[in-house]
Amino acid sequence: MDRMDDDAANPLPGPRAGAGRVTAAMVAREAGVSTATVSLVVSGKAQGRISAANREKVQAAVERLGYVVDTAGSTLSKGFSPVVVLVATDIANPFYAELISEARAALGDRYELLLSVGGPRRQIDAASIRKLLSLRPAGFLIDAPNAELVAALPSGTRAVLLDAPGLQGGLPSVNLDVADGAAQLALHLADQGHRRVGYLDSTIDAATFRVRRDAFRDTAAELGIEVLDGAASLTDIDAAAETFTEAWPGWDAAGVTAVVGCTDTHAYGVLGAAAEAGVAVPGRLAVAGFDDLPYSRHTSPPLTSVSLPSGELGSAAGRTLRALIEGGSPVTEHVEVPSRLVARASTAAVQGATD
Amino acid sequence: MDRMDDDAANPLPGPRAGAGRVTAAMVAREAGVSTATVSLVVSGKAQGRISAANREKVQAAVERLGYVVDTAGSTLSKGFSPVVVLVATDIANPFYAELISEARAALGDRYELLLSVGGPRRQIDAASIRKLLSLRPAGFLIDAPNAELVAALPSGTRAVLLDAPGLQGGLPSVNLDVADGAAQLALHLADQGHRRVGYLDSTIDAATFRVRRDAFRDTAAELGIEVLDGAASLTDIDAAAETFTEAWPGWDAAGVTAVVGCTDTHAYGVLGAAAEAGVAVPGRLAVAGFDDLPYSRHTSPPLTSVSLPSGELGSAAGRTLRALIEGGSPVTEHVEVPSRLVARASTAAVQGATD
DNA sequence: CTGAAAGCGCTTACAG
DNA sequence: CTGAAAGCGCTTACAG
Repeated sequence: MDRMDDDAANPLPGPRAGAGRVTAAMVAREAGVSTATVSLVVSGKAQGRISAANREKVQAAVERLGYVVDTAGSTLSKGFSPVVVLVATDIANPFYAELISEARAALGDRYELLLSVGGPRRQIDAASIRKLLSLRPAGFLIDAPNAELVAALPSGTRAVLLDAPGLQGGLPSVNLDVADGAAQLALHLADQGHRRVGYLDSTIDAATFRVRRDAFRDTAAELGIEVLDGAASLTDIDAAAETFTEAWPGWDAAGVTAVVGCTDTHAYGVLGAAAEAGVAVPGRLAVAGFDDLPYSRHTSPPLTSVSLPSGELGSAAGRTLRALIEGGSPVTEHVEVPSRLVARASTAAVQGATD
Repeated sequence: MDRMDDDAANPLPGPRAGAGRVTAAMVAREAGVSTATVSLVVSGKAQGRISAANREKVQAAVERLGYVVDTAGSTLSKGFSPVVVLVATDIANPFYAELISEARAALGDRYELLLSVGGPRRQIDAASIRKLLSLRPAGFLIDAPNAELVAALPSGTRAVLLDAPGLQGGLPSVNLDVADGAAQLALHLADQGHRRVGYLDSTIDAATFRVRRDAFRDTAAELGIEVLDGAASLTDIDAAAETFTEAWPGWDAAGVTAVVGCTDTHAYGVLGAAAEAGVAVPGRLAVAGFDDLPYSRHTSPPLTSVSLPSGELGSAAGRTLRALIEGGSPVTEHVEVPSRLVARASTAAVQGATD
C-alpha cells in the first residue's frame, strides 16, 4: 500500500526476489543501531539489554518502514518456524471446521496453522511426514491418526495427538471419550428394544473409528444386542447412502431394526437412502451417528448422535501444543473431553419425536 | 524412524536445534561431490549439467540418508517458499471443505497449503497480509475478499482471487456466476407467484454477498417482486435461526411468502426456526439458499438452492495459481464457473415436492 | 548496553 | 561437467 507504489517497474519477482522487502538491516540503518539490537527489540528480548532510547528508535523505525521479521531467516537461525501443521485425513467432515478455528485461536497470534490435507485416499505416511518436517514446524497437531503415522514421527517431534484413543506413545494427547459415548448409544438402543443393529463404519484407517465400533459392539453384546458390521464408506453422504443401500437387504433379512453410522455424515446417508427406499425412520428403522454436527438437529427426523465437541478438542489441543512449544518441558498431558449421547427423534421408540 | 533412535538423549531441541537433520552437506560428503551438485540433482536441474555417474551417486546418497531439502534454507536462497496461503474468512461453512481439497490437489505435490483462518470476527487486514507475506509464500489463494483486502496486496504478489465478483484489480480470478444464479432464483420465485421476499444476508463484508443480494433484488424488481432486506447473520445455523425469528413478525405482517438465505447454512437456520414457529414450509413460506451443500438434498423439506460448485472453484484456482507461479508470466486469467438453480421441495408451489 | 561476526542450509552465478 | 564462494535474513554467543 505504502512504499510499494514505485515497485511496479519490476512486478515479476526476479530470480533473487525480495523487491520491496524491508529487512532488519534497513531498520538498523534507519534507527542508527546494529541488526542485533533490532532483533532483540523486535523479538521482545530487549528487557534489561537495550537502552530505552535505542528501543524507541528501533520501534519508531519499525513502524515507519513497516518491518516484519522474515520467517525464512529466523527459521534458519532459530531452527524452527512459526508454523504449526495440522494433519487431518478427512477435512471434508464439517467436524473439522470448528476444530480448526478453535485450534487456531488457542495457538495465538505467534503461530500460523498449516493444513496438511491428506485426503481420504492419500493417508499421511512417513515420507509426507519427512516433507512436512522440512518446513521446520514449531509443532504438529495430528488428528485421528493410526499407529503407523504415530510411529513415523521422529522422537523429539513436538506434537499433540487429537482423537487418537490408545495411541499416546509418549506424546501429549487430547482425546474424545468416544468409547463412553458409544456405550451410551448402545444402552439407549437397548432401552428402545433393539436386538440387531447394523454398523456403518469408515473406510479410513484411524484408531478413533475402531474404538467407536468396538466399544459399541462390546457394550451392545453385554446388553444382548447383536451388531452386524462389515459395511464401510468414506465420510460422504452419497457414498454412505450407497453403502447402506447395498447392505440393507441383508440387514433387513437378518432383522436389523437400527443402524449406527460412525459419523453423522454416514448417518445422513442412511437417512437419505432409507427415505428413498421407503424405510420409515424411526418407525421401521432407528438411525444414529457420531459427531452431533450442527445439521443433526435439523435433519428429518432429527438425528440421534453421540456429541463430540470438536471445538473443545481443537482448543485443548492448541493450548497443549503451545505449552509444549513455549514451556519447552516434556509436557505429557492427556486431556480427555467427554462425549455424550443426544437422543432425538431418529431413534424414538414410536413415531412421536422425543425432541 | 531410522537414525533417530539415539537422539533420545536430547529430546528437547536445544537453542540451535537440528539434531538428526540430514543436510545437503552430509549428502555431498556421502556421495563425494559438492553441495552445488547435490542441489542441482535434487532440484531436477541436473539435465546436461551433471554427469550421469554423479547424478546416480547423489541419488543413492539421498536415498540412503533420507534427505529432504530444508525449506528455510531454500526459501531464503530462492526468495519464496513452497507454501501457498489460502485466505478465507469463514471456513466454518462446509462450502470450503471441497474447495480446499480440490485446490490442494490442483496445486500438486510441490506446494503446501497454509490456511489463514481469519474467522468471521477477525477479517484479514493489511497487517495480517504483511505477516503472511513474511512467510514468503509462493502464492495466495484469496476467497471472498472485499475491496480493502485486495487493495492491501502489494503489487507483484502472486495471487488468485476466488469468488470475488467485480474485484479483479489486475489479478487473475476464478469467479462463480452468483449473479446469474441469483437471477434464476428470482425468476423461479416469481413463477411460483411470490410477490414479497425476505432476504437473509451475511454479516461478513465480502463482494460475493453483495452481488448475490443486489442481483437477486434487481431481477426480482423487474419481475414485480419486492425484496425486504436488512436482516443479516453469520454463517451459522443458530445465528441465522435467531435472526429469522426476529425478522419474521415484521416480514409476516408485510406479506412475505418466501425467504432467501445468502448461503444454505442461513437457509437451514430459517428452516429450523420456521418449523419451531409452526410456519409451514413450503405451504406458508418458501425457503431457498446459495451453495447447494451436500446436506441440502436431505433437509426437511429438501432445500432449493443456487448450486455453487466449490470443488471446481478450488480446482480452477489451484491450477491458475500454479500456472502463475511456474509460468512466471503475468497470467491474468479470469475463469467463470457457472451457477445454476436446483429447485427442490422447499419452494414448491403446493405441498407436493418437486424433488 | 552494544556491535561485529559466525552460522543456520540452501541456490546460483562464476571460474575453471 | 564441477566446486569454491557469496549471499539470502535472521539470531545469538561473544567481546568489549
